[in-house]
Amino acid sequence: MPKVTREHRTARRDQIVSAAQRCVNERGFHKTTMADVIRESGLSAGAVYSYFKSKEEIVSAIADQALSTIAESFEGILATEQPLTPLAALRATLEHVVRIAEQPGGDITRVAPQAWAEAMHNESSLSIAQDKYGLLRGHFLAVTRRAQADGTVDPDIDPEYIAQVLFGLVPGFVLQRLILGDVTPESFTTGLAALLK
Amino acid sequence: MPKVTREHRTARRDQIVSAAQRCVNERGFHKTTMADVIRESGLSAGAVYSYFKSKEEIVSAIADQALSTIAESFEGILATEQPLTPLAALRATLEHVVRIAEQPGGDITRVAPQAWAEAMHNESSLSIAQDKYGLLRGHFLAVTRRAQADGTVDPDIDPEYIAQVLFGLVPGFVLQRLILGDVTPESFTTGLAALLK
Amino acid sequence: MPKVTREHRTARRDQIVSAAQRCVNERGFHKTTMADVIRESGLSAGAVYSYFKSKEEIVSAIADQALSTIAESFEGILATEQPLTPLAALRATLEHVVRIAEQPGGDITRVAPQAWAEAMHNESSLSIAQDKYGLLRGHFLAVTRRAQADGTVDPDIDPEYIAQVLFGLVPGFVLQRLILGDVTPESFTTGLAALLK
Amino acid sequence: MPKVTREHRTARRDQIVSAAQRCVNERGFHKTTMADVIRESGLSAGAVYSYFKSKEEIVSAIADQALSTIAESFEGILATEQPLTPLAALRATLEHVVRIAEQPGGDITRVAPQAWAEAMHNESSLSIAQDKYGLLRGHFLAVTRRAQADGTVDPDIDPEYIAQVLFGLVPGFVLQRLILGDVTPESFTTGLAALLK
DNA sequence: AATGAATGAGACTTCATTCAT
DNA sequence: TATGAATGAAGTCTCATTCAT
Repeated sequence: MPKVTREHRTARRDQIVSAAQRCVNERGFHKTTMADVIRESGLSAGAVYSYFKSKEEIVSAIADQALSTIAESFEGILATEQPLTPLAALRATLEHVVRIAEQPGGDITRVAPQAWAEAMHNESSLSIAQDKYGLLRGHFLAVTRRAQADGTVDPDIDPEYIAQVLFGLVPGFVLQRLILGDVTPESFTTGLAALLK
Repeated sequence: MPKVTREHRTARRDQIVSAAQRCVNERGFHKTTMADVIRESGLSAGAVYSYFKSKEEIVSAIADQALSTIAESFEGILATEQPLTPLAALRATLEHVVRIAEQPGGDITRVAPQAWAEAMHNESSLSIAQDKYGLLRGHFLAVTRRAQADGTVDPDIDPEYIAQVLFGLVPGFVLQRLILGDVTPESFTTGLAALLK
Repeated sequence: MPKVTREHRTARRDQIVSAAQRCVNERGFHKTTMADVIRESGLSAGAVYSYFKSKEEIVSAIADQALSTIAESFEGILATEQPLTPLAALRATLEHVVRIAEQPGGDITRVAPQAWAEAMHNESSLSIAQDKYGLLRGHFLAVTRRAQADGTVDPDIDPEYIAQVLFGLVPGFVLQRLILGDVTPESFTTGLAALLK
Repeated sequence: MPKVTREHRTARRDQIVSAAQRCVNERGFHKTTMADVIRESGLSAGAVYSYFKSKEEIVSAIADQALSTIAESFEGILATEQPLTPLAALRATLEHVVRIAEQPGGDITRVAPQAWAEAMHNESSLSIAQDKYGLLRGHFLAVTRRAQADGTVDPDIDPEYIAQVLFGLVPGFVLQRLILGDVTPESFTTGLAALLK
């Protein structure tokens, strides 16, 4: 019986966050009004506010979800394709990015730049971003260490530095895809491989 | 007399954009109100509105300026340090980024994620971003072509792909620096060099 | 069985009014929300609404109870200490006021000014106030008449006028105690006695 | 030129406070909405909010004005009718109360109970009430001291106590007039005189 | 009878923009 | 031409009340 309530709450929260995400995808965080979210969610104002204390809390929840998606995907990647070269890990990640971007219902990756912007002036969004990106970079770090153990990568270099680069390529890819629109996991990893000589 | 007026207009516009940029750095695009900009610029509401038709125009001007800074720097880089390896070009760019970020008056690079976010839902910001980033990537493309001519880089790979990667590393660095705060041009290029074997 | 139900209803109503009174004491009539009352009463929203048709009805019940307290006390005063001089009646009343004000659970007299304010714009609260205060003033009138019969007070003056003054001193005392905080039954009656020469 | 602005500001503030007072007289503090005040003042929402930061600030301004009126009147009373017996001072005060209550535009004294209620749960209103009522009671204290010097009043009694009683009769009169509606300065002072033997 | 999630009207407040002076 | 007071649409959020379960 408490379980029903708990599940119900979670379902409702998801319903609201999804609705909000749809709005944000179309209009952006700040042009999305609570009226939009309320209408889109199919709930009443009061109901929405009983699940989230403020618009800001909804925004955080969206940012959280958006930033989580990529990091979470990594679990699958690491589990299924071990041992992974750094380049392969990056490629798998970018392919995952494209896969979720192309899901029906709108390109969710468009929310990412807004979450980044939010993090610049919103403590709670910054924390979320730090957590999620710390996690994701940690995954690249693990891959790097394994590669160093393998001898695939120079073991004398601080693996953190290498993880910084690998991780950094992800937003570099996402942003370029959203703004210039002409990058693919293929082109990107090919370019990187070429640089690697 | 027309010249004086022209210069005067330009000076005033700069005065307003600078004021607005200071506000945006502190509060973000959307929490910055016209009242903030008006106060910070030391002008009157009427005066500000005689130079910019709307808040959106000011936002675009800031985004323009913020996104220009890095691309513009490239002219100097290409001019003074030729011939440049791709890695050296990237390093020079990142060092330039850090230099402007550390200028007194606040880290201007904090505006970049906001400009990216804006581009997601604002045609004119998107155009600006496409132009500026097209330009910047073009510079990396030039560097790449030269390196391919040199034989430093595999000439069989589409240089666009390589430029995508080099360019992509810039926002990857900026964002990581702003959110996780632990990357330096040194660490980043060291990491990349290590990957390059 | 009907009696049990009746008692049960009364107990529940009291439970709600007490809870509401605690809230009102802390926050005032208008900042007290039904959610506060519901939480404080330990009942459900539906339960509360089955005992009171509206918030206004609860407010009236509190006002009623608050204004009744003093008037009711008079019964005891008149019964036990006859014959009473007007000054002694006033003193006994003020002492009663202080006694209930100092009861644990918060100073109930703080509700009085709110009931007065409510009476200014709420017919039903006005009626209650008129009833209760008519009653209280009536008690002072009775005391006055007895004093006039005794010869203690000038019998040629309309006793209503004297009752007006005696009664008027009660809110004058309560308000002064709540706002300026430095009156006591002792100081007040001493002052009045001095005026009486 | 600054003077014009200053006067203009004051005039606008008065315009708003007067409008708000008319609303509060009709509907009470809490049923008065900002929309009411805005409509009644003939200004726009933005204009009203440029003179007062919040509804609460307007409420305080009304309370301030309402509580000031009586205390201020005293200056005139003390100046014109010296030396005053305590009874005469009280009578002059009550007559002043009735005079302002009967001014066209609604009985302003109806605001007093609301200001008292507000003071129970609003620090700033409490301060105002303490100030204004401290002042008024101070006037009664001065009158008392003079009477004690004259020998009209027993000089051995703490004049503060007597001032408490004289002052207390004012809200006692106001409230009774508003709720029971049958007191006059005549009846009240006659009653008090009779008590005084 | 009891519950408490849901409702939705309406409250307060902000802020981009205009225009009389 | 410059000013800054004024505008008012629109935004966020609250809360008395209801009703399906």
